[in-house]
Amino acid sequence: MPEDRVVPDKICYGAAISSCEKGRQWQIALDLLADMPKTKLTADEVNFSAAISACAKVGHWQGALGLLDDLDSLLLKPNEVTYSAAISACEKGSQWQIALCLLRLMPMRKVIPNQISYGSAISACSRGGMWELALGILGLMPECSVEPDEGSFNAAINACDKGGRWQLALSLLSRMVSLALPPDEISFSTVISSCGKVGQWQLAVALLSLMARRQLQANEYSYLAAIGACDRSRNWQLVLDLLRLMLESGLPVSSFCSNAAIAACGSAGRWQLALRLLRRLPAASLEPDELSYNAAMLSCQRALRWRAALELFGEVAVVRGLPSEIGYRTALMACDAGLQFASEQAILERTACLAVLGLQK
DNA sequence: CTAGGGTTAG
Repeated sequence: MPEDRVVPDKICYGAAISSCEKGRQWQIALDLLADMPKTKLTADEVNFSAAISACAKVGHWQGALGLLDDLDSLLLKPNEVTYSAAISACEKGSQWQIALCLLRLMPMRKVIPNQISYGSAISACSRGGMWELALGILGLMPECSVEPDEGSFNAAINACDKGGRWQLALSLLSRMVSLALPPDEISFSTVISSCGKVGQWQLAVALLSLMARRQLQANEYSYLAAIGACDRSRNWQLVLDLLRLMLESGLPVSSFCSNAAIAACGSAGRWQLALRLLRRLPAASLEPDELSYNAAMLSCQRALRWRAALELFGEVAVVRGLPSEIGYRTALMACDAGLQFASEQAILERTACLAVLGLQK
């Protein structure tokens, strides 16, 4: 830009730093921030907040804390956005204790935490498996004159989900209704997922249909959660029904959902059905990805159809490029099934897989 | 120009 005699201002730098965030280039974001004085520009709190976000994106919490310190030495005053971004950096970096310290620090620095600051702190607890703390913070918000919004509740529901407390997740959902804070697609999808994890597939499916009655369009996430619930209860017929329902409601079936459906067929021992689904993906204008193949391969492996699994394994390289480590591991397990039949091919393939994985024996 | 809430295999 200087060559064109257009001098970048703070906002240009802010935009550039923000692009670094999107491209996960925190180092370049910090370099840009450090370069500002060279062009006689003084970085402001917005530039710093953008740089903290760039660190947050990749979980680089130390970088975010360093920038908070830099703000202090420059006598710049961080605002609620700055702190929320730093709390989020701690969340992504799995540092819930530090996230909570920052939340407590805010009032001491005369910055009033808002819904987003609390939401980020709740998420930090969620990632750290501290669901009780997450609920505690949610409960604390009204006392601090901040009314929880959908985001706060959804973060808390997520904490319950991660902590395996599906009943609590469900009760938060009904609390939202009673508070006239209508649960949205995220609230429902997360609760459906937590019901599914404990085998409550009937409840999961009931919640999915409740969404429609509440004028909410079930989306990819909702269906994926419901398919997962059916997978765990080995209800492959219902999985197929759900896929059909998705198509009928005009939702594009995502690769997440179709791959989960292939996996569900495999869990239920229906390996041929899994293969059929894999083969039918193109007809639904879906390109099978490596996960589709891995799910299908695993289905075959579980049914001890090692030859079918190895055929798929061979296809992956041709269709999708080299298999990933998990692809090799799945193939390896399939070979082990083949060893029971003392198959020459299984032994050879097994040795090849071991070599690629860098394992001996 | 900056901040929170959700996705598949083993």
